[in-house]
Amino acid sequence: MTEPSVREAILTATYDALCEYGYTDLTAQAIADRTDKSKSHIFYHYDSVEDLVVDLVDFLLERFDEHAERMQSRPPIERLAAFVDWFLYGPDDAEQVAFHTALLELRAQAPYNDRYREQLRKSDDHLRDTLEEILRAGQESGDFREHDAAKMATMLVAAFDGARVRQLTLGRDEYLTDVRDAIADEILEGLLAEGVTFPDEFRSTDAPSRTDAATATATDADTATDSSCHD
Amino acid sequence: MTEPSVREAILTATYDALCEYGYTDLTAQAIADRTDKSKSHIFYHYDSVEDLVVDLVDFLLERFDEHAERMQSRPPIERLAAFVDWFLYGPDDAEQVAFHTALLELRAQAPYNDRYREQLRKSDDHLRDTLEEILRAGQESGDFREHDAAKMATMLVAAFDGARVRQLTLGRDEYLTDVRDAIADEILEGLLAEGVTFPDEFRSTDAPSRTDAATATATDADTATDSSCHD
DNA sequence: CGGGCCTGACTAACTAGTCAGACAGTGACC
DNA sequence: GGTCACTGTCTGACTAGTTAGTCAGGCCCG
Repeated sequence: MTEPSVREAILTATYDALCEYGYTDLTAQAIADRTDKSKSHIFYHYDSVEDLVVDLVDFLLERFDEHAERMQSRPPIERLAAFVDWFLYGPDDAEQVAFHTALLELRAQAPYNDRYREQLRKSDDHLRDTLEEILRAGQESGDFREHDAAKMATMLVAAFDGARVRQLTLGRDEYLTDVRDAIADEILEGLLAEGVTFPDEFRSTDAPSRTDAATATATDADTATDSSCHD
Repeated sequence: MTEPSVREAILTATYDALCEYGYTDLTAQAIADRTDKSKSHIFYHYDSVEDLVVDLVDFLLERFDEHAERMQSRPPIERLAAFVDWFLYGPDDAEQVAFHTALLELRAQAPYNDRYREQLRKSDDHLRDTLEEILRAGQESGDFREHDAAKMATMLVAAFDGARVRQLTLGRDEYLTDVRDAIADEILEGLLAEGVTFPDEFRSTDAPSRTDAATATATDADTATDSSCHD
């Protein structure tokens, strides 16, 4: 893997094929077809499709890092809102949906595959730590009341993740807004210090068509996420 | 499918094979091997493996129904505790873990498979509705303070589901107890009416080895769940 | 003897990974 | 400048392994 552009070409093709066919139906041929090279070319650079997928996760993680750093200077409330928006992206974002659908298949293989599990842990720790850090920053700035940031982060990530998994597997888009609202009412409301409020556009009921609010709040949040492969 | 015992034999074998190999590596041969009949026998009774899996979900759902009805007479607090225990079963229960690992693979296919999705919706609605009903019962009995039971049920199920998915895919058993505790502290605590408390053994920190508390509280909860196939 | 239940042997499709060799660039030597 | 050898990149054709589903026929029971 001398040329980084070769790696990028293959990984981009892998990402695209993954979005189109899903993980289960991902074939070396399908990846090659989205490249101007042959199937053998892939096996020249990677020993196996598994290797390729493992490297893809790293590749996507690098992008997420870049993004996370860019957000770090914003105020905690805004960061929290952006985090929620990013995590509970709307069902309109077809690419995100397709990618996370495939990602769920990959996650479902993790119990059987040490290397996948390791990669997902890396990516997951990152996410959870980012949220915890936002919560801590909010406590320091006085925007959030005192609470156990570690516990809260764990529970919120679980709830977000659960909502996403349920939306994908059950095909019920309501889950996203329902969970978002329930979390806003039952948890985040109690999290804010006296006199502090979320930006108006946060709650989904205030912005019935998720599209508007999402593009407003999450545009630059989305561009550098773990799932955007195209610049 | 005249004989119900034939159906049961095949479905039990399917369940066992699913636990052992996972959904992805589930083969008609593996199912047949756990039967005293041949592979062809399966295709005599079912048109495809997909049909078989769809029927398995129905089969497991029937069992869950029986169980849910048996619990209905208990007090709401106890039912809620049992529900949480059942949902966040400990990592010691190897069969549960194996089954839910395979189930996750199945869920991951649901976005691509209408029939699986439909089955999972049935099973999921059941679960969410059961929880909502517990919450409503608790409000009526005065054990829980007033709240939006529908929203709360949606969010709790998402959080539970998220915790379970994360435990399975990341192999981090801490997630279960962490989320359980976080939910106990941050949500359920605020849910209880004045002077009402959970049974002592509820919190995982009070019962460090989950096994004891789990077998105590959840024994009969577990026997008839969607995942126990052996009587 | 007829029909439902069941089987072994088979096929058809699919795909990860291999391999022998083509090809292009590069440097070195005449 | 020409040519030869070498090396790294890339390819088409192939293999080997897997498995869902089929089918002709065997067996047993009424």
